[in-house]
Amino acid sequence: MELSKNFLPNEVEARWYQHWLDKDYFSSRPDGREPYTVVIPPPNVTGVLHMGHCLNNTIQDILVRRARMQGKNACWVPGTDHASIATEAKVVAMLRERGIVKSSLSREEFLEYAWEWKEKYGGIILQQLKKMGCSLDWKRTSFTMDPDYYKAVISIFIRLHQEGIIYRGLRMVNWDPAGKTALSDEEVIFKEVDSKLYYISYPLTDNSGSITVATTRPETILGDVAICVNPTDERYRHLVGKQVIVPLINRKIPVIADEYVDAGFGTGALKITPAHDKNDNELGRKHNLKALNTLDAEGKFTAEDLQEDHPSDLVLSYQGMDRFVLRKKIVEDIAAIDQVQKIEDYKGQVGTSERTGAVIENRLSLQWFMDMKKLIGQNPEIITSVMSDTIQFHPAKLKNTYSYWMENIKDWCISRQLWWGQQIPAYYAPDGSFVVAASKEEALEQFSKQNNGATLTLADIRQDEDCLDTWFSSWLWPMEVFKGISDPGNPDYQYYYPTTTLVTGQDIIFFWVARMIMAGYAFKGKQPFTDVYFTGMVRDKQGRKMSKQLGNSPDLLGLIDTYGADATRFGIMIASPAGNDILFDESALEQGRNFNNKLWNALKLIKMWESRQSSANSDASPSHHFAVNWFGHRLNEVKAEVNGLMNQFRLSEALKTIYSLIWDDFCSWYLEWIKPGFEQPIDKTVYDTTLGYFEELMQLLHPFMPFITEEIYHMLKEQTDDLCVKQETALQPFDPGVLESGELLKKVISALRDARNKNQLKPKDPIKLFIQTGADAGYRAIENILLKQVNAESIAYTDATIANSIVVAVEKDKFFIETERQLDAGNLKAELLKDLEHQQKFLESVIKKLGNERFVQNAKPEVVELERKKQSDAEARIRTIQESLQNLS
RNA sequence: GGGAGCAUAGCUCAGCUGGUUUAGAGCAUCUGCCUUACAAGCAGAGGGUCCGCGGUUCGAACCCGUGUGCUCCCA
Repeated sequence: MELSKNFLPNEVEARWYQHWLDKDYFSSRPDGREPYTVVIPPPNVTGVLHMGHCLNNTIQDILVRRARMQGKNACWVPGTDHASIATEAKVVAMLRERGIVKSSLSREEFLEYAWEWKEKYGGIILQQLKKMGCSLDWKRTSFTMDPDYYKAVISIFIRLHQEGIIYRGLRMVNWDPAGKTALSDEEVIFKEVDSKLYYISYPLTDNSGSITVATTRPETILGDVAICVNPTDERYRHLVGKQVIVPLINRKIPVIADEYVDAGFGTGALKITPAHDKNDNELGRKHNLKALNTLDAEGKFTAEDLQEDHPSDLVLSYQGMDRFVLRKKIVEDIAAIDQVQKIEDYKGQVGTSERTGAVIENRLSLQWFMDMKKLIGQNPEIITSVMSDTIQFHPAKLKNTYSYWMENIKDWCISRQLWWGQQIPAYYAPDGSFVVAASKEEALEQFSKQNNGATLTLADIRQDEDCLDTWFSSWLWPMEVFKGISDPGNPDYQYYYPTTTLVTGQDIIFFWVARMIMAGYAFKGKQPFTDVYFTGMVRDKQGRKMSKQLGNSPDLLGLIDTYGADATRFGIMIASPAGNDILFDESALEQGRNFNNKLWNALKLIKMWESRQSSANSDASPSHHFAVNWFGHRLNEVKAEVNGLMNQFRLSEALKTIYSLIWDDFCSWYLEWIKPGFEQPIDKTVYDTTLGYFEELMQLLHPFMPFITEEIYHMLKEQTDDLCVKQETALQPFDPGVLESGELLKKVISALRDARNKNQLKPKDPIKLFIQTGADAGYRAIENILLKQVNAESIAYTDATIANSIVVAVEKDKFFIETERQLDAGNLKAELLKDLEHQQKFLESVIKKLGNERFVQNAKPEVVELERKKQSDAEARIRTIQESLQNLS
């Protein structure tokens, strides 16, 4: 069969993926083997495949395929995450396009649309993973809102509430006025923005002057309840205890002192607005101040809390005004009464919503919280397991980050003002009292048990409108994909949990990894996984984050079409050590594609030999025997090396090692060494062995580049199995002596080629080679290789220097190149002198070291011995160079 | 403001327990080759103040201190 000039990935990839599916290779069932379990970090249902997923899932596939080939029962569970905020935003946008406003729908109607959206778009990303070759067990595809999963989340909520870990409380939360929802600290992105610092004076009630306050948020002035200064601040000490008047609303508020205030910022006087600032809220509580709310859920002004102040018509006219419009308006109105002293430009940090981009408000709100300190206190393994490597982080440096966060942890706000998600199982009676229960019926039962007077009916109670933070469902992922919460006795869960390895981005170490560890210990008393491999962020060539705004995210499916999935996997893996950001450069994919072609061409070469084998009885030449023997040992050496690297999760290095084994050792050296002359037959034993080597190389590479390796494996010969499930054989020992002799041969060839080049000998210029060596038997065995590789027409052995030749020294042996071409003696001499100087300098440094008594006394004997060898080697080389120089003149 | 990490060839990175000759690899560059698997290739070469300074040590890219620059996390 005629093979194409280059490898054509597209058809090959589709064909093999279908074949693997048809054979059901990726499905896993519990059996007697050791399980290797990986759960996919569930992508958002709103997502499409991007470079981060590509990196992440390639790594998982490499680990899973390797485990499968090592005889483990590999199970990689796919699935998606309902992503309440992102999905709800998408659904709301879809409805808007259809002319439907969310508020006109009931919860049930809205959820119907949401499910419709999810069914249509939610699986796209999983389909894309197939193109990458991911060997996921598709029958196990899970979703964080599956009915059992939903129940599991609710049952965990109820349990934690009973244990007093979940509570309801009025707290300052990060409020997203666009999404009308509370956000966790982790969902707030701080950005540097240009704003203004407004200096506003507050007159003292005793007419003795005023205090000037610097604020970036004049729109909250109407909610001010105090002015605070640092107690050590001489400028204000006499004013503490007096009262000032809030502009426009004319409220009398006290001047108080607290060390929190930074005397160096602004004027050193801080206005306190407990309803709209976290720090102010804490100060307010400390000093028993009221919190007056002046902004509603949408960030618009409301005078509801200001009734006691009998607001003026001006203030009432602000009603419903957006906070940013209000800011300008209030400054104008205060300026009108001459209380704005100055306005400065100011660069400040502003929190924005990760999802909607809106500027975050601090807002007092009734929310559900989790007492994290209590949960960790009850399960100290959450921290110790990571610190003592029961759960191993790769790279280990992230352990510090983890423990620091754990030790400074804050309560987790788990409620979201959204519909798409698990609805909080709290039920309220008309009097505002509530119970937490699995259903309305159970809630009613609990109410009647509480026996609080009135007899309630189902119609009287209503469920909490809010739903739970998505991370409150995904922290159960490693357990609940096997129904470990909803059906803990089932055999899958017993077999697959705890899972083996988790691969995820280090940006979600707190959102997700830490919380899965908490859930694992809190609900099962077990770690959720053994190893966590953290990937860095994929950035562009210039090191910028990939973002929609910059338009620097490559079209991944386009790349796969252009270069092939194998090349894409290669490109993203070749320079991505664990935990480091990777700078994505399309040239790495080119390198992957070129590697494909290299493999393909090696296949073509070997296929040419298929019909040209000599009889089975013929003896392989000594040269061929040398090559075959050497590569066998080299292969075993590299297999052991790769195994070590893989066990340490150094995947990028493992790939580099395999790449170099194939390209350099196999193609550039081995195949050239055994290649028969033009139209000559190849020895059958050599051919068969080479075929076997190629198969082993494909097997070694398969986890990284599954498609081309499977294709070549089947092209080499008729196979009875597939590489995808071919089991690795045990590591074989290798002989360092054989490897050394191979390295020596490479060195000799390179040195002779270099000498040819330096003397401007063209590849076709014939040379005669003379070898001066104490061990000619070794060279006689490989004469054929040497002749061919340096384009020599003859090889002879000599005891004496050959006049008028180029001299090359490699280790203990000398090589004389005799050629008919006129040699440039001056050039040769200059080269030799340069080398001589170099060697002499080196020798000096070694002698100096050995002359240092303290070195000889203190250093380990083998180190001293090594230095002595360096000395004798350098001396020998200097002698050779000097002889060569004499030879020239 | 608090904390963590990083700094090695033009670029991306190895360098593990301080001593493996004068610090390695891939990509890029340069030179020579269309040699019958492969020019998306072959052969070869050049390229380094291991961020600066100080210290420990017989010996430092590696350990300690300090300065600088960058990145990330938390506020």
